[in-house]
Amino acid sequence: MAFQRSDGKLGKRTTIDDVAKLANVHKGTVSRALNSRTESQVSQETVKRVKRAAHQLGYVPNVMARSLRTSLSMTVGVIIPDLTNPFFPPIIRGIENYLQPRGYTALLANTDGHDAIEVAAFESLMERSVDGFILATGRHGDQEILKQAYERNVFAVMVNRGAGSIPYPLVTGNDSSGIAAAVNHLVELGHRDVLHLAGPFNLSTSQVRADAFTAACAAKKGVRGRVIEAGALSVAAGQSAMDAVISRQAGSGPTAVVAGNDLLALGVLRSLRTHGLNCPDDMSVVGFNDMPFAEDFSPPLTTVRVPLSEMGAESARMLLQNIQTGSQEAVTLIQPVSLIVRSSTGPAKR
Amino acid sequence: MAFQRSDGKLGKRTTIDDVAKLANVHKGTVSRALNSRTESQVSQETVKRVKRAAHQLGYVPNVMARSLRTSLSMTVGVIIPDLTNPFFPPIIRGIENYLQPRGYTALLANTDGHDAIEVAAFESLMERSVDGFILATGRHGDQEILKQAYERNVFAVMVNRGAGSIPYPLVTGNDSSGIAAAVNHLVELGHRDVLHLAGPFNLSTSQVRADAFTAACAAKKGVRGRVIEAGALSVAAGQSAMDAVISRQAGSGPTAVVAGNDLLALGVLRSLRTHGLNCPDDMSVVGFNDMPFAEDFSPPLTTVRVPLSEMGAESARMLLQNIQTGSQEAVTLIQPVSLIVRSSTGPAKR
DNA sequence: TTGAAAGCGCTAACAA
DNA sequence: TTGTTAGCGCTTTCAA
Repeated sequence: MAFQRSDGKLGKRTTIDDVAKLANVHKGTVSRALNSRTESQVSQETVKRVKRAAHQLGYVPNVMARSLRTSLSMTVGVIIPDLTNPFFPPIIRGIENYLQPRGYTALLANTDGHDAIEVAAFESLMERSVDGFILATGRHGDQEILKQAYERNVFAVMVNRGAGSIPYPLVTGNDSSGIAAAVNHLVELGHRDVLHLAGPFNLSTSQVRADAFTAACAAKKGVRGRVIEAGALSVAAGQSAMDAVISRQAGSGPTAVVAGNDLLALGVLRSLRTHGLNCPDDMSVVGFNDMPFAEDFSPPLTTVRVPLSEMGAESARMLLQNIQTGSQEAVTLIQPVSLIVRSSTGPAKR
Repeated sequence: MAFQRSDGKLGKRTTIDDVAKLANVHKGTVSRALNSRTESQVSQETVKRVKRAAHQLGYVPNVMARSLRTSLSMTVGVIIPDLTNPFFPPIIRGIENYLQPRGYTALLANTDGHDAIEVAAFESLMERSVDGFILATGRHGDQEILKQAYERNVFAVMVNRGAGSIPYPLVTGNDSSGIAAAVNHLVELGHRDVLHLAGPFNLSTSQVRADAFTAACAAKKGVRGRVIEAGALSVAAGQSAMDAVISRQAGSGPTAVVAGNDLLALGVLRSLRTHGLNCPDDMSVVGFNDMPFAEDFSPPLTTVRVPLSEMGAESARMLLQNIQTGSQEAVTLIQPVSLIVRSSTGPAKR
């Protein structure tokens, strides 16, 4: 048994047989008595006796053995790029809050956005017989891994970004309405030249948000909307992209930036600081996601709040449902978003 | 098999027997050939044949079955208060970075600081036969759970906060040197009246840091060091504690605050903002931990950097080592810390 | 309502 | 070097 010391001080973990012996029944009966689904097949008196014996011995069922028998590990693999990106913890908590009361456990894996690591993580979780996957990988298009998973009839739900042509379900926030709200807010503040600092276009969400941005600007008379693409969804990429914008057009150029996400917005904020520009006086900035502590940035960030925890819970719900029914459809669940106005946006000066 | 659809479209997952059949050997040989530790017991030719067969069939070993047989789950339970507290993700990544290449997987559980949830998480992880625990719970003193775990000979390593009188190993940052560096920095800036906003004193680290603060102030001539206790290690608690300080002593009082951690510091920052006070002009603030994005706060936070990822990796290393040797000693590993000076500290005005 | 027995997939002790 | 065999602890038919 796992916790037995090498000095052999302790005995083995108590098994279902020990309980059976103490309760004077067969282990099969113990199994039935201790399982809520089969409890009704056992006489009430026996159930009571078995439970007392189990408690007395401190019996803890061995999930491994059960899983081996039932072919259900009661685990879910969760693959994300990077846990230290504050976007993900709320999603994961949402997932676990849904899974835990239902007896499931999440197995987490970080990929840092690398193909090879992602494949390795997938394989490693497959070895552990996870019953399905929740994928919040930052990857684009038709990843090989998704194709393989789908062909092997692996259950999976995507979060935030879709699976391209692979028909896996998707839970995501309402990108277009969020971007539209950001643009409207800026236009109301008098901004007429707005820049969208988009994430890499090979990410489906970046594309959707950029299109929504262009559409929202086009719908407003006299508003110029430009789009540039950042190299990654990171603070560093946001900063260097903004550096380039500032050095290209000193004085003229946009008076407001809608960033593809909060990390990019943070990079913009840093870039403004290093150039001695004030936010929002010289430049208004809007983020996306409302990640934790966005309200404590310098200045507090106006951003689009996405219900991350709910998205996580929803993805877990869909996955468990699909596992149970044995079916999988490419439905897309779109969660409503809302604009949170803080201090990084203000009236246009020009 | 887990991924088989209920419509029965797919066959069962390939087992070691399938590989044995294809390679024309016994499954025992396959097991030996595929396990690096026993590979040498098999002829090179056979190993090659087995591996080819395994690859051809897409064979994935069943970790459950292996664990059941070996009584080693190759998993580690990690219990933390809250994943969305940015203090923890770097620790967890450090843990996983150490575990993964060694074939171990971390099972994560959040307690939100609740006793009952902590016990439930512990039990749930015990059911999953984790080989040991890494505990970064925010709990104090001699928790019942720790006593139980120790009596059951469960392997565990504490991170950040110790286990009280229970002799579990501990990996932590150098609290006193960090606090001393913060105080010295403030004194050099001319501050002579400094406040320490400590975390709850029932946390061992809070106590250590408060004592270090008092000692550091006493070592400086003409420096007054006061300590107050926050109700929790949270932004809200920091804010309300600072609110109280400000309303009590308008005009006089401390010119600098050393907070028990970054979250408390953040609360102080918010409190200052709501009172129309400028940081650092009216009040300098120092945090502790250098959590992600501390540099993006309003203003960027001067804080003590703790090597969180390294601490995580170190705790994982100790745990695996203890599991392997079957021994457990109450050693304490203290990681060096460093002061990161940003914009939340400046010269004293008074 | 309960007992008996088989077997999930794997490893390891023992034989050959 | 390889095969044989016996379980790890559990669930679940089938019988009684």
